[in-house]
Amino acid sequence: MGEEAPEEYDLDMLGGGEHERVMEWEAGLPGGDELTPLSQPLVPAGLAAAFRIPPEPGRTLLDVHRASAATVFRLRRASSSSSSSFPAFAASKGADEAESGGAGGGGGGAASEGGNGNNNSSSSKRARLVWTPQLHKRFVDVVAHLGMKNAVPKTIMQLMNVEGLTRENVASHLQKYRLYVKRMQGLSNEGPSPSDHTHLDVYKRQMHHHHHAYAAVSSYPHYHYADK
DNA sequence: CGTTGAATAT
DNA sequence: GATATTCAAC
Repeated sequence: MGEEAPEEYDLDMLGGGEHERVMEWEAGLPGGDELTPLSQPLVPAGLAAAFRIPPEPGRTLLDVHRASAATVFRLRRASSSSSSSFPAFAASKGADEAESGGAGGGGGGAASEGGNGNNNSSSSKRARLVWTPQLHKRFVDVVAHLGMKNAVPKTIMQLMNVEGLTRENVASHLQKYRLYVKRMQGLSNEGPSPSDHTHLDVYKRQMHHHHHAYAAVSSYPHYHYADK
């Protein structure tokens, strides 16, 4: 079976709701089902013809996504060049974060401390990035929406929109994630081992095992101090 | 040129 | 094992 290019973008964003969103931005706005579908022109064809309005160019979900990504990218640039410390822009702060597991999320709420602070410009070596479950979820969401075909490091990095996250960080993680996916497909219907791991499950187990200081329940990248 | 991806290093 | 770095290839 070959590889094909399914131009598929399963956007449950307009109706689903299992995605992380900045709810404050959406407060008071009409829901997706109350809005005119993208495929439907704002001006009826007959009326448009009567007033000699040229037909609107069809706007696909992909177009909207591109525009959105471009906007987000511009904002990201502007905010990062404006000041050295991160402004609040990555996403999800405080009152969101709904895991599919629900109450099982083992989390406590212990924020990580232990000497982590701000990397000042003097040290050129960046600390080691830790892929928290939150970060990983963002990564997986973006990859899923892009499709394996278009999911390349730079694009993923831009759409994740996480301050401080580099293309290299994503590339490295993507390499591992692809191996994981391949393994899963290889054992798609085989279940010889009772330990059926879901990527997120894997991460949850790791978190549970590391009962220690790490928790970092934010969508910012978590760095581990390793100055040289 | 910049980006990607696999191998390799820490 | 997880993440970083390197480097041939595109």
